[in-house]
Amino acid sequence: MTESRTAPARFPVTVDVVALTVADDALNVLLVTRLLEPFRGQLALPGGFVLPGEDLAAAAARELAEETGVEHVPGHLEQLGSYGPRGRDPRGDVLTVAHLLLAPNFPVLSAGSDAELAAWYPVSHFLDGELQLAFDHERILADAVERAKSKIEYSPLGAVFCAEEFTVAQLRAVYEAVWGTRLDPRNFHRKATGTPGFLEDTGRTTAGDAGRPAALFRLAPAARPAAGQPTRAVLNPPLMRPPS
Amino acid sequence: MTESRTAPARFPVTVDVVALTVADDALNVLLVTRLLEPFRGQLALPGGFVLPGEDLAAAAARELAEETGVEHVPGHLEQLGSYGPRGRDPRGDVLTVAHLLLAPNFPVLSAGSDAELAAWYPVSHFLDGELQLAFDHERILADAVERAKSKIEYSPLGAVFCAEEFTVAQLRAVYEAVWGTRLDPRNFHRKATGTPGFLEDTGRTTAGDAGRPAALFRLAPAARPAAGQPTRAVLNPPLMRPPS
DNA sequence: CGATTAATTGTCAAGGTGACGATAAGTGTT
DNA sequence: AACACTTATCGTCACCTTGACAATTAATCG
Repeated sequence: MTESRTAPARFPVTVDVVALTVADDALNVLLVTRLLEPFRGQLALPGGFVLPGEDLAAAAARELAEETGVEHVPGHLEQLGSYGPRGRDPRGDVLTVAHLLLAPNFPVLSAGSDAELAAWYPVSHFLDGELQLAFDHERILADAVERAKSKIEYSPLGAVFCAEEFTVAQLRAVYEAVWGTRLDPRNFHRKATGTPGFLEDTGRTTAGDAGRPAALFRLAPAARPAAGQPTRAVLNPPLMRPPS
Repeated sequence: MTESRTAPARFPVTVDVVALTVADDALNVLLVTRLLEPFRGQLALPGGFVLPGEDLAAAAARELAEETGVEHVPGHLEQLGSYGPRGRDPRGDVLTVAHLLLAPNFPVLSAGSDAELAAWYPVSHFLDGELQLAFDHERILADAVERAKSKIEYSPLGAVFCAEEFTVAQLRAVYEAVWGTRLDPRNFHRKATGTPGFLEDTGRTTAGDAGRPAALFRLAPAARPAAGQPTRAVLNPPLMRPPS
């Protein structure tokens, strides 16, 4: 670290959160409608300024809670990367540390915050340029989706998109939504249930749906996201995504 | 992004660089000896404050050039992650954006900077706790090494540790040093030369060493790190590192 | 020139993957 | 109750990759 004799420059620092979930067989992202300038009326990632004495992950969790009206947001939160500080906010240089949340489809209180309306939107609209986002949030979203795609390949985190207990078919639907591909149910079943340390059979099954009841699984203890732990890769060899 | 009516907090922002190279069959990191408080006399990662109007990558490259005395530092630079702002600098909250440089073993002008002495050190001393680093740089170094280990698995970036042209054995030595394992020369040769889009035969060979001359390769055009491009993964399936 | 060293090419069994057939076990229909 | 229908799960098989290791090639060394 080089010292400087003059006082170091200071930057406004924000955290933004790309919260992803799977709903209706599609990857969705949590967005807020901006009620203030700049980009008033446009959609943006939830986020806000880091407060003095606050760490990055804490700030991300706080903003998420504030803007969704959900006290304890479920899922897996990790840092994505930093952007800026130049040329991303018309008001001036702002550094933002983007975060990624992979979560089950929890409901947001759109009537919650007084500043913004939060809701889930399919990511496809924004990745193909059909709809626009405020700031440089389209780029951040693209990076986040790419990270999510590769993350579920070698980590057990695909399961955090599901409820506590889930069927192999539900897990497969997650992979299909995130990767945007179809997977062979039989081969996926073999791989998912055959990977040691990934899934744990609860012994119970679904009921009421059409077709044969499906066994219910949960994440194996070794694969469960422990606070602070980097969620060891247990999918080795990884669940390979078919070549696009 | 949530607005706040009051002016947002501002933080000092630094960039730190974990520059890794392979020398003497070991992974080495570029460190500077601090000549000023805090942590005076201790080893630290090169880095410094981001200047107004400067982007993160530019700041990292500038600090690297300043502290090594090398105008155009070779290798592949990418962002690693952000740390802080709390509890990492005794002078107060400082946010740092760590970067990772994977580079061939270039010489540093230790007589260069007037503020610090830069030199290469084997990473093993710091990962096993034998030697200490200033600030939270041990943690950053550990994260960087982990990133490097996985990066060379599925990307062609192992080659950036080598010179422009290199032999398969030299590339294998890189993998062995970074992963800390031994690899079978025959299987490694098959995989490295057999992966489409990875290596390109120059047609020339080494001479003068003991043993049969080795063919000289360079990175294939498709695998070469283009400025701005995220260096597409071409190792598919990846070069698998043996289970530790 | 033979011994040594290192690079490169082969061989082979074991295990993983993709494609796809066959069963199993429910629900809905007649 | 028998049937069609749907979804889950198990099985099969050819192909490919990997890890272990033998054999060959082509230099240097003494």
